[in-house]
Amino acid sequence: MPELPDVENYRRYLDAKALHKKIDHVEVGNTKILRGVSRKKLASALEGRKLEKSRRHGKQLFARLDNGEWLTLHFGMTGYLAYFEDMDDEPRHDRLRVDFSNRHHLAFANQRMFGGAGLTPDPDRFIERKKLGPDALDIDRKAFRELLNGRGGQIKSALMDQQLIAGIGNVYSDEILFHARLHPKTAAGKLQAKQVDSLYRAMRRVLETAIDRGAGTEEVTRRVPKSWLLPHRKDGARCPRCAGKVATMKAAGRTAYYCPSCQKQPGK
DNA sequence: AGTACCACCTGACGGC
DNA sequence: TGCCGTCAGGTGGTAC
Repeated sequence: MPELPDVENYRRYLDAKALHKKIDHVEVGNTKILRGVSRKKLASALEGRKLEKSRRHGKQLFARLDNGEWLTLHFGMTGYLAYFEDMDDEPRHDRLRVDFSNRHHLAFANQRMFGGAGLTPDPDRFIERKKLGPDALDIDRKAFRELLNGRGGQIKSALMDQQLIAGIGNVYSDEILFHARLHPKTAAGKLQAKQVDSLYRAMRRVLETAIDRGAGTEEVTRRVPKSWLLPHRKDGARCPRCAGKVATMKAAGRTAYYCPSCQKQPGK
């Protein structure tokens, strides 16, 4: 479920562990994760080079090689990074392993293989080609208002639409809507200015706090503030605000968790 | 421009 | 114990 906060922490992890180290060898564990490159092409692009900087846009991670080319990583539902030395510590679902000359390894693990790895000469063009919207943390309040202005459909769909705003998925859209006290099916284009502003504030606060509390690790559920919905995404859970029962519904083709008494649908 | 549905993929879980 | 259906959800495709 890597969304913007998780991917941001993977980016920082990559920065801390894997930059400026010579790559000796690349092992593609499963070619299904390759996006537009062959095993051979990816290996020859990386081998002998170093990663020298990283960049994130929405859920997409990029790492630049010292020849200017960029590695692209998308985590799908089940992806994460692991840096390790002892091969006994290799993750079970390692799909792409980078071996450094310092005898350490960086694994791109991906159980369900919805993610992918590839190469691009230019992240900006990659973003353009995928028609990704602005990164959810890059956008200011005014631009956010403009995006929602005239938008049809449900607010949850809008938040999760990567071509509108990049980075938010099912889990964090629920969290943001919970904080803004909006029902997932509220009409996106009919929000009052005050509601759009509180949604914007909730979006920023949720994403930044999630990064801060270790999104992308197992501990995040325990480390998130007590007022959050995140630890209560299960059957029969209680709303941390009103102690009412958390409910689920299908919205935007996903299972949305929400509190029916804190998040009322207008007109119902 | 929306929605609805399917496919991809693996593993966990519940029912029987 | 084991078999089977269902579900999880990011993306991308198609049909309406």
